Amino acid sequence: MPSRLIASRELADMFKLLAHADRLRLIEELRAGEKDVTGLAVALGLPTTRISQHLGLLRAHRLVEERRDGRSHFYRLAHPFIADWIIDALPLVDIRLRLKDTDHIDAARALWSVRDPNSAC
Amino acid sequence: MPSRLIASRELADMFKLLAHADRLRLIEELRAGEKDVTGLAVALGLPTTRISQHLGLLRAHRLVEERRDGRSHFYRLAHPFIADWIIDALPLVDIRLRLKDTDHIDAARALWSVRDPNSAC
DNA sequence: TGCAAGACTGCAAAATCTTGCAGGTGACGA
DNA sequence: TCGTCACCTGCAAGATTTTGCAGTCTTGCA
Repeated sequence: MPSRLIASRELADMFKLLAHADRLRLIEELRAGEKDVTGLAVALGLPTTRISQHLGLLRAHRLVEERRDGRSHFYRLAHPFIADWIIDALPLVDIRLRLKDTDHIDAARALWSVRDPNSAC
Repeated sequence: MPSRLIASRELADMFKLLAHADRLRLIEELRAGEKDVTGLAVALGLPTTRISQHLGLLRAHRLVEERRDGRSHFYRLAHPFIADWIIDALPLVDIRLRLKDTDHIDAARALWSVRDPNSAC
C-alpha cells in the first residue's frame, strides 16, 4: 500500500478522534496540567461515565497518559503540542463560518491561549 | 453560550469534515492547484459520484472553491494554508502509532511536502 | 472484613455518516 | 433539437459513533 494512502488513513483516524466537542474540551482542560476524571467531569458539566469513555479513546490512541493515585486516575496530555496545533486551526474555523464579526473566535483563541484556562470561562 | 463551547463545536465540525481519508486525499491533490472532478476521480481511483459528494461537503464548509468552465467543474483549496496545517499533524500520527520505525511517515511527509505531488506516488 | 468512592467496561438504542444507485441539470456538438 | 458528457442531488441500506445504564473492579478506610 502506498505511503500516501497509509498517511491519509492514519490522519483521518486522528481527525476522527478529535472530531468531538467533548474531547476537544478535555484536551483544552488538560492543557493546564493533569486532572482527575471527577475534576474533568465537573469542569465540562458531564457525567463521569461519559468522560471516562472519551478518555478511554484518547488513551487508546496515546493522546493522553494516565497516572493513578489512590482511587483517582489523573490524566495529562501525552504531547502538549497537540493543543497548540489545534489553536492553529482557529483561523480556519473563522473562515469556514465566514463571519462578518470574528469576535467570538478571537475570544476563543484568547481562552485557549491563556496561561491558566480556569481563570476564564 | 460561552465562547469556549462555541469554539469546541465549530472546531469539532471542521475536524469531522477532515476525518475521512478520501477528503484528505482530495485536499492533498488540490494542493498542487485546481483540478476538475474527473481528474480527481482518476487520481484517487474512485467513482466521480463519490468525489462529487465529498467535494459538496468541502464546498458547503467553504474549504474549497469551484470554478466552472464548459462542462467541467474545477475545484481549488479556498485556503491552501490548511494543507500545511495538516502536514503539521504528521508527527502526532507518528506518535499515535508508536512505531519503532517511522519510515513510512517520513515518506508520507515527503510526499505531502513535495512541490509537485503528482511526480511521486 | 465490609462498605463506599472513583473509575472502567459491556451492551443496546439512538444518532450520524458513508455509499451506491437512480434520476436530474446544464453545456457542447452533430 | 437530440444525444452525450460532466457533474450534482435525493434517497435508502449499511456501517459507525455516541450515549446512558447496569454491572464490575480497585482502593481506602473503619
